[in-house]
Amino acid sequence: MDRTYKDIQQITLAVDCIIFGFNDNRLEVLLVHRGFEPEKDRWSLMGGFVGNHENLDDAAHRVLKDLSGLEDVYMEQVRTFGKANRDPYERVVSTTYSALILKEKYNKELIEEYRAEWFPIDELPDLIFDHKDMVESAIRRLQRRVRTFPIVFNLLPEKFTLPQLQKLYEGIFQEEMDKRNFRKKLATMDFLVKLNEKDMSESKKGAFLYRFDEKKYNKTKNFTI
Amino acid sequence: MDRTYKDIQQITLAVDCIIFGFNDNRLEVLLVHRGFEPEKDRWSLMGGFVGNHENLDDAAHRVLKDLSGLEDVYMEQVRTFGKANRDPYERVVSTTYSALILKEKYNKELIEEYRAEWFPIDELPDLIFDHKDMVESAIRRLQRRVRTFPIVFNLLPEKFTLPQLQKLYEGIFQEEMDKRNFRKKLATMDFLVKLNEKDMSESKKGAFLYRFDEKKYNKTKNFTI
DNA sequence: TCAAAAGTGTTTAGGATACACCCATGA
DNA sequence: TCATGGGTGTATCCTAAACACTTTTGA
Repeated sequence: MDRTYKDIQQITLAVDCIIFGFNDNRLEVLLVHRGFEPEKDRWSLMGGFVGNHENLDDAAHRVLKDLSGLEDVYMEQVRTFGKANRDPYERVVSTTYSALILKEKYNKELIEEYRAEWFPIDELPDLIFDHKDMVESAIRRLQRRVRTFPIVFNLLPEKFTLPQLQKLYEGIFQEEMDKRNFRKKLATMDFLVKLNEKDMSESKKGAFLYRFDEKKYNKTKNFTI
Repeated sequence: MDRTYKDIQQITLAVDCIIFGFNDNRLEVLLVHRGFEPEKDRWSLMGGFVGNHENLDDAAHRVLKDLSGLEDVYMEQVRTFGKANRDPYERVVSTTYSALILKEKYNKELIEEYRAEWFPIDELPDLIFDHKDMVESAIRRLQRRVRTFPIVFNLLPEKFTLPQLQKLYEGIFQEEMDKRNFRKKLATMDFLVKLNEKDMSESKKGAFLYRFDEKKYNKTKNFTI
């Protein structure tokens, strides 16, 4: 391997987080409002630089914790954006991570400090640099992943209803699904445990609550939507 | 975004290439033999550092060209490996790219210079650092991608036979496929053009040659294996 | 003439889709 | 009593999978 480049290399490595949440039956992304120059008063992803002795994955978790106060969050690396001029001010290569968080759990004060706000994925504001591409590639990856892995439960509380779950998938795929076919498929998955409780907050009749049983899932691991 | 880390950041950014070739009806990876310390005489992926003003994608193409002499090669970013101690000698974060090349076209002298050799993907030698993980994640990605995109034709000459094509898919999936079902599916794809020539080199009867018609593919873009 | 690879159809099973009405309840 | 959202079953289509024999020809 040629050492020439390394000795004079001046590239900064960053991570950017695409933070997804399911709020009011819509899939949303948490964006921060830049309070400093350059690009002051525009919106961007939450990001940060990677520490010299910090694992890349850990940097993403740290950045997320700084903003949300959350630890143990479900995160996946998406891809690395490395165009030489993607940031017009300095050479920064950024690896993106998508995070699935629960609106109820994050730290509201921290989020206000960063002037962060939720945006539905089909109503994104103008974003700095290539952050719009980052969000879009994270959405596409999420759409692929949720078909074969039961990761959507990271976006729902411990107990949730089937109408909620369907709305969540619809929000991710950005398309409506047939209620009966959807439930028929779920009925074949025994790791979705029906509880003897109803959620009465969204309808008069009330909807039964369910729970995702990870142990049962791990036994079979067959899942597709 | 916090600038603290950036000012003292000392991380080197590299690219590593997983170079796939289809040789003797097997899917193989091109590896280089390290002629220098550390880790002298072990095998590794072809890699290199990213230039200060070089796009990340361009760095991968440059590294591939240095080894193979090839330009205009089909390459995809796979993922970025960023564990702090993945390279025990220095802090290097590496983004991997997979390349699909044609054995007939590459520059043999260059490859000999690097003491590179082809290895079937199920008979990999011991590799330095996390290069084995890199190869495996590239294979998994390739397996997913070839199901929905007609990228395998980058691994075949302009004209190829259906038995060849099937062997290639079998090599990628590492499993045998039913000849009749395979051909039935291909028959529905009109961008696979049958020629009036036969390849007589692999059988007495000879097998008809086909050509991938990119223009026809772009009209419909429906493809799944 | 025979060995070796190329080529060719049909049947079956399972999953995906389309589709409409009753139920429970609070207001 | 009615408006609102929750819950349920069947028929059809299509794709995936299983499966065996004939053809060609050089050695």
